[in-house]
Amino acid sequence: MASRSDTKTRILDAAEKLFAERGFSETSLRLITSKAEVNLASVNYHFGSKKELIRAVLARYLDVFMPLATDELKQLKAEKQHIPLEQVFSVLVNPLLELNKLRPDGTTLFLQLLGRGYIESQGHLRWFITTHYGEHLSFFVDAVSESVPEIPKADMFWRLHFTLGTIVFTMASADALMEIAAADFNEQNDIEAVIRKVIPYMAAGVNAPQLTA
Amino acid sequence: MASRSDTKTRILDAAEKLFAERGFSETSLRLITSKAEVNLASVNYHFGSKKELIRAVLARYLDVFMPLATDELKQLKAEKQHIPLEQVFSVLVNPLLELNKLRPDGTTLFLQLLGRGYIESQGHLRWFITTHYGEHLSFFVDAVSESVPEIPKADMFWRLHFTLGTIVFTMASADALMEIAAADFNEQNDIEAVIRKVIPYMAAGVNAPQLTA
DNA sequence: GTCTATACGCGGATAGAC
DNA sequence: GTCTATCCGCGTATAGAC
Repeated sequence: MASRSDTKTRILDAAEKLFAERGFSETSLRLITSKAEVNLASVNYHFGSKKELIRAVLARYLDVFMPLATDELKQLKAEKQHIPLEQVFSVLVNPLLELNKLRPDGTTLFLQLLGRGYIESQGHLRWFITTHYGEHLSFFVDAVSESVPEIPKADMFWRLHFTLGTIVFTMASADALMEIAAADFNEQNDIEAVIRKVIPYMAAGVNAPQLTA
Repeated sequence: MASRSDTKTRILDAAEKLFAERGFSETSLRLITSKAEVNLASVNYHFGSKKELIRAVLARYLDVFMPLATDELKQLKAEKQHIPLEQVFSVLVNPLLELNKLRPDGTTLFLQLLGRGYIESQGHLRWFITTHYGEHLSFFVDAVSESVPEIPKADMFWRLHFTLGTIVFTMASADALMEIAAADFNEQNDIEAVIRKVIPYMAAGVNAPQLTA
């Protein structure tokens, strides 16, 4: 365990790169272990299954991101009584960009992995995130509710899930969308630019006028 | 080809039901063919591959839905010069509900299949839909642009893709969301209710105020 | 033309030796 | 902890029966 980093980390590093490039189902454990130069069976020894490996890859980011986001939000709450909705969403930008210090291109990697993971793995990732980071999520959801208190709880439930869909899908296809925008509109975007485009959309959606039908 | 419906239709019917229930990757051809009581190899004979079977399942709905939606939109355009954005989205409701006449629970099945398909199959379904139904899509996109002409084309590109994410993710998880809403808020929703909830969200998002950063 | 039996290669997972 | 050998289910391809 000296000259080369330990097996577990080697697997995580190789898996994260391949998952982000090719997606989860298109990335076999045989490919991961050959790139990481470890034995195939070591994945099952260290992680138990491919699904748990996926969760572990995401957890390395979530463990950094979630506390950062909560701290930033707490600080803002201490400063002002009422936070405009769009600003609640904007709180997430700095913690996301901090992930670039964790690993090169960390922000993009994390958001792609999160988007693809949420989308490809019907259920198990949703469960993992809500059980392991539930307090952070509740804190954020509460802040959103407080910023637009006139929206009923049930409506807020739906609109926050619409928002989840927006962000997850956008991040999963961010690469393709940036390519199209470059080709068709001569726009050069990075992941931060995309985040800043989607925030006003989500804020307007959550705060949409009520139906009276 | 007399006493029981033909093999091709038996496969499509069984596949559509299983795909909607369990998703595409979780549904094996062996399961489909055993439920349909046909031979495994007949899928390859009639459809060529699993991907093409998925496309064929969706095509049965799209071939009905797309012309209906275009007709409805053309009729509305003939009636009034300027159509409010939310009304452009609402045009899709009746064509969607018409699918219930095609098959029992057709609307729900179609939207679940579309959502899951767009999400699970990175690319091939997107390509299939844009090449086979491109004119219908362009007609709809143009109507959206005309209803909010002040939004630049590039911004509209991003916002329509955000909208795609919203609708696709919502429909793919509609069952789970309706269950949660029933348990937590004592709300009884069907798929039409969900559609009518998401339309104001999307309309507000597309029409969100511009950033001036 | 339509259907069937069968086989190939690849996927994730695991038992057991070291 | 690590490695080999092996298992079973998957999508796919094909030879040949009807």
